[in-house]
Amino acid sequence: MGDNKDLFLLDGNSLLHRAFYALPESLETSQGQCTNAVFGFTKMLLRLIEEQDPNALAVAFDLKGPTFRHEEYQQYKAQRKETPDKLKPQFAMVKEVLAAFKIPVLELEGYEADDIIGTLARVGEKEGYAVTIVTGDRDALQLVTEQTEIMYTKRGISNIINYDLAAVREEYELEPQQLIDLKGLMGDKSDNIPGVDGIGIKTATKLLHEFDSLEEVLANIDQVSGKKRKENLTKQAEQARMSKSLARIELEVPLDYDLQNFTLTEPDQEQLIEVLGKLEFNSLLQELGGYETLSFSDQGQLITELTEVEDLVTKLKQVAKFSFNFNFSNTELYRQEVEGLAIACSAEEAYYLDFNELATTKVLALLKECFKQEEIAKLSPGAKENVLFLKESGIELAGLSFDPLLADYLLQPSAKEYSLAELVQTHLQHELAEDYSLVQEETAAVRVLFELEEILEEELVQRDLLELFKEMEVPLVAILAELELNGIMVDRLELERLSAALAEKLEEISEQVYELADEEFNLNSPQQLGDILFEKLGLPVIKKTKTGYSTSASVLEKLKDQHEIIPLVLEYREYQKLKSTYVDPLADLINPQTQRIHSSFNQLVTATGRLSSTDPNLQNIPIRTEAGREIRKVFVAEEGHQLLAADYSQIELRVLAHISGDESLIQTFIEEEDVHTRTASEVFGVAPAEVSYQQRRRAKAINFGIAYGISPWGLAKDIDVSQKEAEDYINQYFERYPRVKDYMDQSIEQAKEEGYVTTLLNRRRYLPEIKSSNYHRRSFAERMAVNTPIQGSAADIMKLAMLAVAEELKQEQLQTKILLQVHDELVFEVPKSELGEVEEMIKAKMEGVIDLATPLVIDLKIGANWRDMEELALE
DNA sequence: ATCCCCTGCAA
DNA sequence: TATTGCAGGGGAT
Repeated sequence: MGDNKDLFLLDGNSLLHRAFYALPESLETSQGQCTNAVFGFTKMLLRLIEEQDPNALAVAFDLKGPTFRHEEYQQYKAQRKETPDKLKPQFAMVKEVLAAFKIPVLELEGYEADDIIGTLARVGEKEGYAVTIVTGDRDALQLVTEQTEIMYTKRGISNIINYDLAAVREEYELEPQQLIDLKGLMGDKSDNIPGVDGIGIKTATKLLHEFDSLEEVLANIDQVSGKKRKENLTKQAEQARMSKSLARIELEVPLDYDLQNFTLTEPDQEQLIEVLGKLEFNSLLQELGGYETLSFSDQGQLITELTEVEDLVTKLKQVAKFSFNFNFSNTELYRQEVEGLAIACSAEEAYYLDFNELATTKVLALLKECFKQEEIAKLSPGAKENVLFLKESGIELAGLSFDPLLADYLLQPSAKEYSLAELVQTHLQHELAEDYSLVQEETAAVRVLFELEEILEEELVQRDLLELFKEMEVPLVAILAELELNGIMVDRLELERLSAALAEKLEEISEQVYELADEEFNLNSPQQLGDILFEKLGLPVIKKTKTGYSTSASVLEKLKDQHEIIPLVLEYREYQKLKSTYVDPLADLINPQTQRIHSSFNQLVTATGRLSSTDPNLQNIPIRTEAGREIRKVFVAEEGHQLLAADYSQIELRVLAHISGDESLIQTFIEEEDVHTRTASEVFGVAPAEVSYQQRRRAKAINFGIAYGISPWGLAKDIDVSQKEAEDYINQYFERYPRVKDYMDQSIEQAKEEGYVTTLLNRRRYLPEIKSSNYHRRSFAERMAVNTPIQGSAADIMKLAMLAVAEELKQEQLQTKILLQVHDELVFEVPKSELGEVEEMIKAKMEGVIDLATPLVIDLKIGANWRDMEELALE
């Protein structure tokens, strides 16, 4: 006694269940095997070992089949739902993990994990251990003693509460053993233990305070207050005794374990790597440093002499392909500092060209021919940055054939991020270690590409994604690099004027607001604003957020007439948004040399295949309000040029018409009718000419809603009608466009059966949660199943258009530049001399890029800046 | 510093 | 409790 030995006993069943419900079922291996519970459990186990450093640890499990409790009471746990199908196989997995950790697994026929744990806890106490029981089951609290405490996972698996003797006494006002009596009296719904009718926790606790134990209560029923209660206790005395007996954790399970064998030792490293690898727990593997290190030593050769570069060039001209990657240091805004270049001719032969020793321009001059030669295939990780740097250096890379990150994006479009290190881990089972020398590190990154190309392209072939990869995504890299390099010119003076004007207005409005509020506060703080509006001014609360009152525009809109402060706040919000999100940040991103802004267009972000834009995001520049639209004035065409905007008219609805095959919808577009008016006419049953403004507006919302996987609730909120009314509209819509309804059902069905949905060009999105038992998650996945083929196909079409237009511009040696892509719109900068030719070419190329059941129509606009643009009528 | 929440901008 | 994104400011840690 008294020495510091700790014994940890884990309730495997309880913890695995907890983990299962706490983590998304979408946590699965690439084979679709759900691993969320194992992951959660393993993570918790690791944390436990690290933080608590126990001497001994074991995990107990229930076995299938009846226990001694069932013999006593057939209904025991009878109402328990069956273990979910996705959880069942995870028990075997977790046992493999435990085996690798050399942690004993305890099970015994006829007993629950609780009983095994209880018995061993007592044995441990006798042998002088401080015992800790880890479980998500409160029943275990009856086991608490001076020497035994419980770690209870309150919610999920990370929120843990420790119960020692004092904590149990405080919470229940009872001794731990009395918790058994408590259950005898009050029962337990979750285990189907009956207890005594009419006795809940309050009464049970009171009775136990008075009589100490169930037996004493029953022996003194005459002293219990309340006639009905007496009656129930008398009648159900036997049931109470049985309940108590069921609730008692067995402490004398016949076990022949020797606690000596529970001593925690080093895991079986090899087995652990295998198991965690199989489960694809890469982050855990990394934490454990479980990967062997590739023997990269003296495979990468450092080059510091120009003569060596010349030799390399000779070599490169003879190979069929090579991989390369620049080593960028600080990714400064306008200036990419480049430290070196790694090049590999094969997985075994790689070089690092150190630009601190070599003149960058000289090296590039030597390599230029190799980079430009189409016949030599190039592999590059994060190719866009590399292509962009070469472009800046005046070299047009040709023959780009593989980027591992891009391949991974098509294979796992919903991943959070893509990294070479991660790919190397999963597919090559090696660590791209960071503790190498710079040369080895950089060369390793290009050496691995050859093997990754083979593995990932095989995967792409199997999923019918290779063509999309080779013909679309890889060629698009160069175009995106071009967009970024081109940038768009910004009128800095105009920007400063805007900023000053907004500042002045904000100042003015905020003063009025403070006046009305009779105090100064931070108008940018929703919290403070909420206090002022709903407490100080007593305005009615429309909606609450998790943290307080909602002050969103939709709420304020409803309060507009209630207090003159509201319109001012709305106005303030609008200007503040414009100034802080658009005007001021834009100024910082102008390249002072060129007066242009060079946004990043990211190809690896969206789950649907769209592009995204950052630094700044040029895909969400305001347009809907007059004040917002002002911002567009600062984006201008260079001297002697015009901006040309080409946008696909109603592309998503045309795509929907095509993939659903709905005749009526197709006809709308063939006849080039106004689609919203037509929908209004169908849904509201009036002639197209009779459609009112409001009806068209509502129909527009319905059309949008359809593409998003509409719900009555969402539509109702959007157009501010009752949910019932929205439901009627939707039903009417489906009546009129039955094939659209069929499409939605089929898409969801496909996701359920195949696990994914596809776009026109075969892009995939996996939707594992479509089978989730959680209503919200399942519904969400269903809406994605409806929306992704629509949004994704439109994205495919736009990418095709970019390729076609860029190709033609190059072919015809036109000076017109592509500047921006905004999902359904491309913005070009056109020399005035090229205008006529380019307008026609762009319209034709974009409209003719794919053949659908509906025509594709491009609207063209032209102007000196992005705000003042005029429709162009070609024909 | 970093993260989460609320808000709001676009297609 | 409508799809896909990016980003600012406030505020807690």
